[in-house]
Amino acid sequence: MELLSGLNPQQQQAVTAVSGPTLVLAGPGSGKTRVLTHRIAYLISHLGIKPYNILAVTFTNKAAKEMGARVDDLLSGETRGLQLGTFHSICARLLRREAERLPFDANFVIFDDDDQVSLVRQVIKDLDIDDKSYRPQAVQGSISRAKNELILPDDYPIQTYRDEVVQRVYLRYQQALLQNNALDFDDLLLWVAILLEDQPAARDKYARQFEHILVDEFQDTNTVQYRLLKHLASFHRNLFVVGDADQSIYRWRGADYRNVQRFEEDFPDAATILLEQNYRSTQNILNAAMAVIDQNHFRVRKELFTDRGDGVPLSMQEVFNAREEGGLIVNTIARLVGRGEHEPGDFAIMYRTNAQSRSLEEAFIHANLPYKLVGAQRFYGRREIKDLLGYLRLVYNPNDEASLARVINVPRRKIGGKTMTDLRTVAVNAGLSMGGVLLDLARGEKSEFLGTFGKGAAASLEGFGHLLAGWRAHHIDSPPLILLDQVLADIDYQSYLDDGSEEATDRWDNVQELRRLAAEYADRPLGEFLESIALVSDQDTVDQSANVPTLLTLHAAKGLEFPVVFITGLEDGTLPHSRSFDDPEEMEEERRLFYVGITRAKDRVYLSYALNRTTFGYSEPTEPSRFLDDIPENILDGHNPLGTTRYVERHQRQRQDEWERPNSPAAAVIQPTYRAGQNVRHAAWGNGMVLNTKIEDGEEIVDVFFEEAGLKKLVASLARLEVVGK
DNA sequence: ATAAAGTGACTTTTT
DNA sequence: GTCACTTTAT
Repeated sequence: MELLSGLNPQQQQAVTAVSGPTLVLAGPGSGKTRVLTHRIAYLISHLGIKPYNILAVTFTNKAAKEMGARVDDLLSGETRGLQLGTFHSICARLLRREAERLPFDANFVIFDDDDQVSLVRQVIKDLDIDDKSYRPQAVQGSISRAKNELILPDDYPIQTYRDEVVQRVYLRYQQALLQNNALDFDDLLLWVAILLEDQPAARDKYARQFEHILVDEFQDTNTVQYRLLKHLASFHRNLFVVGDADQSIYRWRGADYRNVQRFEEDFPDAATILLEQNYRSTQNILNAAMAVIDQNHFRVRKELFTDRGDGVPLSMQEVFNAREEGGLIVNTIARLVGRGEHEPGDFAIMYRTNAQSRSLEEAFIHANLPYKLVGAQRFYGRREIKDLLGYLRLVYNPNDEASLARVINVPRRKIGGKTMTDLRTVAVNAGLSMGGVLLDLARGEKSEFLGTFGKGAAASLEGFGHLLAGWRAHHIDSPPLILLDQVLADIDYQSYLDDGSEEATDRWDNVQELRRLAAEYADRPLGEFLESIALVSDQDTVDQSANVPTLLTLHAAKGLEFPVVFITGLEDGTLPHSRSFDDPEEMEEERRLFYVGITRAKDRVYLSYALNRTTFGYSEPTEPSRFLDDIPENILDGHNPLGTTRYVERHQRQRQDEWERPNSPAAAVIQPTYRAGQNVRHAAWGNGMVLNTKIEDGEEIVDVFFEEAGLKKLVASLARLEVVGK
């Protein structure tokens, strides 16, 4: 059978597993995505299951998209109707379809993190609770945790006075969400679970529809997701889950790898298939990874093996601080690329906390090397993007008060705190949302609300109401880009942004990027555009097409692979993070995080720790990560952190420029290939003239003055300069 | 109503 | 050392 060729016996067994519950325990790099895609193709082509009756769930849109493309490939496009997506997107779609059975409208908006915290803050204020003792962020966290555990406000367990306060906020918060016709991330799952639990007709409908359910990254499901799956699989019982408890890294988000055990208990007849053969890494990398993860208790030991050979040992390097760490990594990349051993796109630089990305970025910028940073909130968190999305959301759903509050006075419209308080009061008294009042004010003289405000305020509010009413009247069904452009024009956003600074240009560039995204939704409704933006994950921004190094958190690295991986900041307090020190469970999760990082690598792993790390703006001495002790010395090159004279070294050692085995042969001496006065051409910067060239750290550094871009310092081996004319 | 200046939390990870 | 929110001065 063609579908099965190229699969090992265990993979074949998983692909063709007969109906009934199946648990696939898949080690890193063991081809689980292959198993999932081939199984879907197998179900459709060999068992005649209709795509519409198959549900496949992933955790990121990117994974869903890739899976869809691969199944499409296998079946030459016969996949129409296949239900494939993330938990959140599938639930959002289902809720819009079933809105009639639920206490909100089909055009609900999805509140992001900021919106959620703002709303909690508002509720805390309304309830006259002290926001110093009850910080909105912390309370929101408690509410979110409850929701992930399927605990509703009435069932919120009360042991302390704080619990009682949280319960009150939770109750009011849920009411406020409904008034805004909004759901938060957790609600998307929660409401589906409630629907399936409380309404047998709905449960029956979906349970019958989904003859086969496949779940990726099962170890990262939380209580709600697990319950949901059980309901959806309650009729056919064909639940096929793939996961690896060792790669569970979302405990803090409510994920519980014990769902794997729960699955075995709930489905005692489940078939279990083990995938251990690794097709990604060298044996040295796998051995290091196993040495690290074997220190965790209460786990099923797996023996990872490959036929790729041992490969090279892992490298470890001590550096003075983050700056040196960045420089070292950049130099190492330049060297490996210069030697022709790797391409720029082969490299990934991973870190525990987002804050670490800055010094690494600076190293790349300093060396004039391009790089790619993974992280959606980098873009969607920008003020200008949030502003504009706020406008679109408000047009889509005028009851969304988070968006309204964000945009009503941006740009300045003389609507300040006082006017907002009044507007709120008027809205509450009239039983309307603030947006509803504004839309009524747009009727001008006919509006009964006009007289309730002072003259100035009334004019300002009426003006904004007109804008909003106009957008809704003319563009609610227009392609998102048309609406966006109309908004941009009506509020003259460009001149609002333009304060002459360099940052302003940046911001306007971001607006253009948003326009480009909107353009992709030309033939889809506004709601879909907004929803897809609300549900993008950081991982979705991973772009393999640009041939440049990738910077990303260890969390974002899950599911990816790179030929060369740098794992930075291996210090106690950073990895493992200090927050995990007093909780053994969290410490084990830190270890899994390190394990995930190591197993992303195909060929090489570089580990580094800094003797000093700046947090809060203060540089403090650190200790090497305890995890480093677990990697056997015979597969680890470089400085051994145990029992060394590092305190002396801290003061005496020379700056380290290069990441090399201490005893490796010196790099070949290279000669300059350019000379001053030459005319050259660069792919991005156009024509220029070489001013100077020199050898530094075994790399040729060329100073070029470009006609358009001015003076640039370039690493010759990476810049690919073309000599032109004479 | 707004701009300027001050305060305090924040850094773990993100659908 | 940064962001977001609050207070103060205009």
